[in-house]
Amino acid sequence: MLAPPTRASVLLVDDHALLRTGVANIINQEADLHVVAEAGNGVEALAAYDRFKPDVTLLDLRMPVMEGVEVVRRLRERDPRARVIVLTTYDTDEEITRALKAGAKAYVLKDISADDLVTCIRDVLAGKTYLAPAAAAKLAEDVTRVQLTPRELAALRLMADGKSNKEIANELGISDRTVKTHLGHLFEKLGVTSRTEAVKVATRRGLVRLE
Amino acid sequence: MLAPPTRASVLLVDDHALLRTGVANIINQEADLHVVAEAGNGVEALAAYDRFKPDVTLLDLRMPVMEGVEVVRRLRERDPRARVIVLTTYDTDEEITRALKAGAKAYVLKDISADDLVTCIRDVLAGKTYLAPAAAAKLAEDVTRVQLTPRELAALRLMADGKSNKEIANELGISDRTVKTHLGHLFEKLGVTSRTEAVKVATRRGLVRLE
DNA sequence: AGCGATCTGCGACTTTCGGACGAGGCGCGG
DNA sequence: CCGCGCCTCGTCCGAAAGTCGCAGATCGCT
Repeated sequence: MLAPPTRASVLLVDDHALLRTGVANIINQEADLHVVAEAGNGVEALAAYDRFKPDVTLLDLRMPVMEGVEVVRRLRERDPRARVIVLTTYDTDEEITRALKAGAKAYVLKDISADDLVTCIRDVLAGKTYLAPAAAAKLAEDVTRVQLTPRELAALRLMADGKSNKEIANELGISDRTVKTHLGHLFEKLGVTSRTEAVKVATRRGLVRLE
Repeated sequence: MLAPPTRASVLLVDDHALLRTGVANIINQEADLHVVAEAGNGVEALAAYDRFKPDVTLLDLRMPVMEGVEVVRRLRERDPRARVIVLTTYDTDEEITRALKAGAKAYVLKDISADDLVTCIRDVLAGKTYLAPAAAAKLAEDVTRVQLTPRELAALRLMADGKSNKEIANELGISDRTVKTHLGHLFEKLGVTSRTEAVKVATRRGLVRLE
């Protein structure tokens, strides 16, 4: 048995220890890959990156302490050559586009097979990008999607938190009439007529996160 | 190296192929355990159970085709000795209590370590039960928790779907006055004063699922 | 500079909600 | 039998939500 001259190094970031060790097993079975470090949240991830400068980072988006997209952004900030593969459960278009805009090289879902994951890693190492079919489809939809203004988004978030128009008005420092305007425009863009409906479709699109 | 006389058989059910192979690796490294089959949804799980009669079943709750709790129920229906470990990401009290009531022997979260998971499997094989600390805490809360009536729950679900009182009334075949009564009671039980707020806490408690 | 699109803000009006009462019927266990 | 919880339906009313029209500010593009 001969040791390969160089194995590409992988940083594994996910808040589920179980998945980390599972994926680490898979990767370490490959002759040309090995996991140099694991991290359970964004802060740990940045520290581990600085220390090990991995060739590629596998990153879950939903994490405590620091959100995944933010991690992508910071990684690319401190090292523009950082190759990040987003490996997550969810495929809301918001998260996909934000991750890609932040500089992720690939977006794959956790229902991917071990073989495909390894292929994906090698692709990214070779400078390619990789999109899960579902992610690509969502992305295509997004092009035609209406953008929300900052105010609309702010009002949406507060509304989804159960706040009344008056409370939203106070927090945003505006009149409750204006809140209504923003929400009215929001409703139109989302194709709904009530706040509860709005919360539903906004959640589906990943614009807000309830739990 | 000597082969152990009998290795306990494990059925692995999760819609994420990646996690399945990862966990399978972990389990198969143990001398006294081995994975006999994997399934990606509830229907496959039932079929695999009938075929292999595994000593223990590791089951994710959130799956396509058939929901996890339903799978637990059916497994225990056809074989009351079936030992099911729920292995999931979420810990809403609703899901925990429902899974345990359906007959699950253990409830663990995916942030568990590989070692602890193996311990959990052995515990369950030995006839014990196992609760993740977070799950146990939620369960304790649940004892004091107010129960919703069927009508309240139905109204809640429709409301969370964005329906107006009038629409809910139509779908339930009752007057919109009655809907208000149900929602009024619901609000009181949830400790809220508006529908949007109600959707929020109901989602947090796992009473409704938005996406 | 001019023009238009967009974001932001506001007032008035109608509809819907939510709270505070009450009240009858049904089923179940003490 | 009699309470008790659930479901049902009602009225009144104030408050909130949602719709309409309108206007100043800003920014990009020609």
